[in-house]
Amino acid sequence: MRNKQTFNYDRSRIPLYLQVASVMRQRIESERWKQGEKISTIEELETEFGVARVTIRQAIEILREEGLLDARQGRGTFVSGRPKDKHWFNLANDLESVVSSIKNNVIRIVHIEENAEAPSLEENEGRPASGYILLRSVQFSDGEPFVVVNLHLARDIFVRDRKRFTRQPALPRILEMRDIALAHAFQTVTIGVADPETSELLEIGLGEPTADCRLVLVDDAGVALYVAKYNYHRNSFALRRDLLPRPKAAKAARARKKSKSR
Amino acid sequence: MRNKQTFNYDRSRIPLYLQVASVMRQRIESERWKQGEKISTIEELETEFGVARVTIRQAIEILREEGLLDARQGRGTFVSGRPKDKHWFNLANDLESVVSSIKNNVIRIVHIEENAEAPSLEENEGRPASGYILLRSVQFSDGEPFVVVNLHLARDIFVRDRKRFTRQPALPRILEMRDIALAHAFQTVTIGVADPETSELLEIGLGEPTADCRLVLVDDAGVALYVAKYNYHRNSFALRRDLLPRPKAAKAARARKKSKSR
DNA sequence: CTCAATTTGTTCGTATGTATG
DNA sequence: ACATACATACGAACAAATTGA
Repeated sequence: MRNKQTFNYDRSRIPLYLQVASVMRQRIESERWKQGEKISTIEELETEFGVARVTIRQAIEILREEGLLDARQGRGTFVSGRPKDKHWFNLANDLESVVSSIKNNVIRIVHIEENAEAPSLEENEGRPASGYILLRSVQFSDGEPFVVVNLHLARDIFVRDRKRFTRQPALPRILEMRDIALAHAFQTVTIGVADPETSELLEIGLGEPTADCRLVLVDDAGVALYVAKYNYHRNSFALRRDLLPRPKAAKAARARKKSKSR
Repeated sequence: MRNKQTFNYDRSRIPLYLQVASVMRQRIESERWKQGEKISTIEELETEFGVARVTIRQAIEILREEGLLDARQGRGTFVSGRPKDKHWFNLANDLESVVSSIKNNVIRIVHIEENAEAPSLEENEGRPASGYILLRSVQFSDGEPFVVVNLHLARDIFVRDRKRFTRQPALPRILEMRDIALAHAFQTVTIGVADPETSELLEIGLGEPTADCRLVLVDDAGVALYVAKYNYHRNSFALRRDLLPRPKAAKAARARKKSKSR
């Protein structure tokens, strides 16, 4: 008979103690295990995760090194901290706020390719420009890298302000160009994994998850001027919004007359 | 001298051959290694990744099992497929489409708690209802589980249609209640990891990344009626939208007169 | 103060997985 | 394919610190 764990282990191949540590870290992060609180005993965790004592201890050891847990012989194991403050990058919900939030970011260009291959475009993402520049940059917050950007920028846009495009985020500069009329700004968010380059730049492990955000700007002539892939550090990514737009206000008001309970 | 690889390995602790496999998979997925093409020889890969021959072979073996690579003695290794099509679940951009997309989903309730603890609410997420029901369910697509939902539902809502709330997605049913006026539908998307329960239900490894989506419905009296956490399988999650709303059309039209190049 | 229960710390033996050359 | 070294995981036994009866 195979127990639950061999089962889980079969599924992921990643060392068990890392998997366990990962879950426990999340519990601290989400405050399911609160600051200063005593967590379950090793034996309870053994049962819950269905792994050996030593494996739980290895996981605890990792979190201890990260300063999240503090184990005391005879007393128990306590939460001694939370994962270092994540400076959430709040993925904005419209272009204006995307722009204002990144305008003053510290960026470091790590690669420029003057005659880059055209990026591949989806069905409805417009047609390619006549030539592209490839810019790879890293953006920092509090000295920590939090996103790697791979940008294909239409060459004729790039040459209009070489200097600035190689020093500051491109988006604000493009929006400043009054003669450019954007028809669409397609954004797609998925979960990806760090390739060697990204892992190097974001200072995370190869294969660790990232939030991958693709942004394609299409002008009114149907040309994809700006095709970028943002690889966010998993911890500095969040997206918040209210799905209820104004129109609902009418409905709300209408209903308010009828019932006012709860 | 430590090479690039030892460096990454130190950072991630995940077995080397998995890291290598992860990178090679990415190359196939991104078509850097195209379908049917012969990839580099093992010796070249050895050098590139700075690992032993056997380690490369282990990585190739994994991708072979996934049907992505085909190694032939004396000839070389060839790309024989792309990662299996992910049936993206397209996270909708407004409540109406969220509802219509899930209305007919197959769900399986795995847990009901009639007297649940109140969910913790953020600053602006309203005040708690007088009582909550906790419903945990799994939703399937093509027989594959793709999302686990933990829902705290206000008890007075639940009792109005016990039957349906325990069989079908709650959201459509709530929107049908004409006497309920929603003021907000707050959504937050982050990247999380699978805990034992979620990993079991989604059939993924413990600690694997998930897209965590929190949805809070607040009525016009400021009560949080519906507080849910959706844990999506990483491969069935995507969020697409156009950041340019109608208003921009005016600007586009204005600019169109001026320039029409590119 | 002592004792027992609880809880973490340590060690052994064994089996299998990972990585090198 | 082989020899070697080290890491991962299990189960079990025992040691050491803490707590409260």
